[in-house]
Formats: sequence, C-alpha cells, structure tokens
Amino acid sequence: MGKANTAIAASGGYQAAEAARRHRIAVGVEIQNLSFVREGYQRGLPAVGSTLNFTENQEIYGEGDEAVLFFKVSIGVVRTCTYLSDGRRQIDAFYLPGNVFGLEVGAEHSLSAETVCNSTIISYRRRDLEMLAANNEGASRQLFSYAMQSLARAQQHAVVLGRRCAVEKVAAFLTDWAAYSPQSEILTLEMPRQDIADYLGLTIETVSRTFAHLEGKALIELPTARQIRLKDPEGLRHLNS
Amino acid sequence: MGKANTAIAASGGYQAAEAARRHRIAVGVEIQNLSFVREGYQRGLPAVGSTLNFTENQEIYGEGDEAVLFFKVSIGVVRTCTYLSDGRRQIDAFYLPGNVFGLEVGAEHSLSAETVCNSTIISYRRRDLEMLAANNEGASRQLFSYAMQSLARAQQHAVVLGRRCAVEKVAAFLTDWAAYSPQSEILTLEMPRQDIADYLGLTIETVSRTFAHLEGKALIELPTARQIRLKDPEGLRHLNS
DNA sequence: CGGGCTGTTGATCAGCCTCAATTCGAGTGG
DNA sequence: CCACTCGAATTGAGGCTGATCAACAGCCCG
Repeated sequence: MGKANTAIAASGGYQAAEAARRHRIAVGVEIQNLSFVREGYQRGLPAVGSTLNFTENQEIYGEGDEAVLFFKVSIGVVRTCTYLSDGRRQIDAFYLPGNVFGLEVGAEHSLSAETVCNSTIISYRRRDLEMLAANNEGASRQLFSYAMQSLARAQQHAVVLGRRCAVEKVAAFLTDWAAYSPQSEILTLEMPRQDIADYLGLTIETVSRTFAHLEGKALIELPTARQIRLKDPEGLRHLNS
Repeated sequence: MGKANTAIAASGGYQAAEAARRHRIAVGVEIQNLSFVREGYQRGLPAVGSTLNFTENQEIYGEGDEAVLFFKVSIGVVRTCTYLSDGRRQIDAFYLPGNVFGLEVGAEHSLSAETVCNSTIISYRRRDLEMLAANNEGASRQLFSYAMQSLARAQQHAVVLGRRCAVEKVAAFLTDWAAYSPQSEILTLEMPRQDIADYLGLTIETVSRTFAHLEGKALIELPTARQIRLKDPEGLRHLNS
C-alpha cells in the first residue's frame, strides 16, 4: 500500500508519515508475550532493540513493506489493519504493552501497523530472532505457540465478524477489552469510535447507538465517550451466546 | 461442544456420530503442505499415521475435544467451524487433499472439524510431531511457517467477513476456490450452499441470488448447482478491489 | 411415481448504513 | 476566564442490503 512506505521498516528515519487515511478502532489484542524477545534483548542479541517514539495515528509499517524488523509495544496501543482500494478498512487486532506484532514468514508485511495513541515501540531484527530460534528449541517452540495463539484469536474474530449482530459485536469487544484492562472498574478506550467500528465491521453511528442502547439497558455507563463503566459484565458476557 | 465427542480424537471407534447440526459450506482452504509430515510418516515415525474413511457430514473432532491427534486430508474436503449456542455457525476454512488441520497449541481443539463429502483422512500423533520438531530445526521452522500462513489466511478471511458486501464475498470465494481447482475450466463445488453461506457470513438465499446475479452479468455460468463455469475470472477478481 | 433434500425464486421485513444536523469536549487565543 | 474553533461523538430520518418466511422446482433414490 502506498502513502507512507518511507516508514520505519524501510528507511532509518523513524518518522512515519501521517497515517490516518480514515479511522475506526476496536479490541482484538495480542495476548502473547514472547519471553525470548526479552531474553534475547537482555543478552544483547538483537542489537537493534531500539526504542521508537510515535504520536497517534502514525504508520509503523505499511502492507507490502519489507519485513526486516518486528516490534513490541512498550507503551501505548498499536493496531494492524488492511485497506481496500476504496478506503474501507478492516482492523485485525490491537496490541497492548508487552504484545509483539509485525512478525512475518514471507518477505513482506501482510498488514499495516499504526499507532492508536502516543506509543513507544521496540524494534527487533527478524534475522536475529530466526538465528536464535535455529539454535534454541525453546525459542522456536514459543514462536510456534505465538503464531498459533494469534491464529486462535483471528478465528474468534471471524466468528464475531461473520455471525454476530451489532449488539453482540460491541459486547464482545467490551468483554475482550476489559480482560486487558488494569481495573475492571472503569474501562478506558484508547481508540476512537471509528477504530471500534472498523474492528467490528460496523459504522461509527452503529457503534455509538449500540453504546447508548447498552447504557439504556443498564449494562454499561458512559461517564465520558472514552470511559466505560461495566455495570453488568456478566450480562455483557451473556450476549456472546 | 457436546454431541459427537465420541469421535476419533477421543475413542478408537472411528465412527463419528451424525454431525449435521445445521449445514452450510464454503472455500477457505489450507494452502500448506507439511513436508515433515510426509517425511516423518515415511520414516515410520508417527506409527499412528492411520487412514480413516468418512462419509459426508461426519464429525472428525469437536470443539473442546482433547487434541491428541492432528490430521491430513488424503481424499475429499474437510471444514473447520464454530457453533454458537443458538445454532449459528461460522466456517473457518476448507481443507483439500494435502492440507493439514487440527494442529493445536493448547490441550483442546479450538474448532470442530467435519467432512464435507466422502473423505479419507490420515491421523498423526501430535506428540510425535512435537518430538520431531524438538530435534529438527527444519521441522520446527515449517511448523511456524504453517501457523503463520494459516494466520495470514484467517486475516484475509476477516476482511471479507467484515468489510465486503454479498457480491464481493461470493466473488472472493469463487476466486479462492478456483485457485485450488485442477482445471480453471469448470469449478466443482464440493459443498452445499449452506456451507458457502456459513463461510461468508451470509444466508443460503443470498448466496443463491448472488450466483444468479453473477450469471446475469455473464461473469459465471451454472450448468448445474454444483458446477460453475467462470466466464470472466478477471471480472470476478476485479470485484475484490 | 412419490418422498425428501437441495437449491431457486418471490415478497416482505428489519437491521444497519447513509446522509445530515447537532452536541460535546479539548485546545487556542483574545 | 471566556469565546471560538475543530474534530469526535451523538442523534435523527430515511433508504438499501441482506435476512426471513414461504412456496416451488429439480434431483436422487427407493
């Protein structure tokens, strides 16, 4: 994909072009931590482990960019997504601190990655990881485990996209997001409505109306647009069959 | 999931209970061949490599079944899917001869697997593969590669489910399916409309109407319900942005 | 020739989208 | 400190796509 391919993975200038072709967000989230990333880093293996700072809506890499590096979120939130030629966007996942993204098998990144908010990202050299895995049984097992867990998450996402109605989609999103929130007290949504919509295959208006509807049913409360109090988490979970 | 858990993975009785809770089909397809499965098998490593015969709509394993074995399609077509409690179904993928399915990281199968038509399946012991991978760098790399390619496919599927309209969904399905068909001359759909619908997040009626619509536009031709002649493959591909 | 299943076609309905206007909130400058 | 501005979010009205309900046609098999 065009536009901001001068980003990280390609050049050394870690200033991504303004991303934001269109916006929408939601919660998929990578659950995994790759402990060998920490290990390798501490041992100084991937000398690259450099830290990058981004403001919101910056492209980290684009679809089709050479996949030389992969990344770990240190602070902030990152989304990976696909754009159709007419601008429609599907968000694949959100990545929280500790989550790894951008790992590929082929030569290129298959999705784009962008920051949702101000974020600090650590980059690693893919080749270093491959070398580590080649000599380390534990590392290659973790690598496989990481991929399979991502796969499981993608499959669950497909069910939500294909077979659930708007209320169920939003409920699933909130339930997922809550699982990664520090306090189950009040959820802080780091992303705008557009991201939630693009994650769930809806429009911002439908997301907004659904929030209102859930509030009407006393399942949630919206102190502000970005803060959600789950008054009845069990009731929400119940909406997922 | 309940019902037919006496299937393969659990007992030795390779008679799956009638599956068919509801039906629908479509084309996702695993692209990968795991060559170490062949290798291992030829070397006699997984002594299990036993061959199983199924008629159509039989459950191979159910969601939640213990994942002791994994499988490879020898003849026929297999689908993996998720059922919601109210009967809604999302088909995750179709597996063709040579494709491997049912490989897990956790203790249980995360999806159900069922035959689409009469099929011959080869079973392998997961532990054997894990041992092979532990001592064989090439095998563990292939394992990772397999998982990542499945992941890429799942991500593409999510875009179709979340951001494409009915015509585009059906066109995407036909294009995918055509890629795995021997002749690009005439496609033979091995699955009923219900499976296509559940793969694409549509209803059978919409699938049927969309086929009719594409035929009206002279993009395809339907000699029979299960045979499709792609009159304009390029036109179909063009529908995918 | 008569079931039973699969697929097609028609009519109607509803959920979600689209377009549009308004409100809300945060940041800026007077 | 308050008016102003701009983007995000909400809310409303109406339309369209795809779902639902229903009837019918085609086929396979007995």
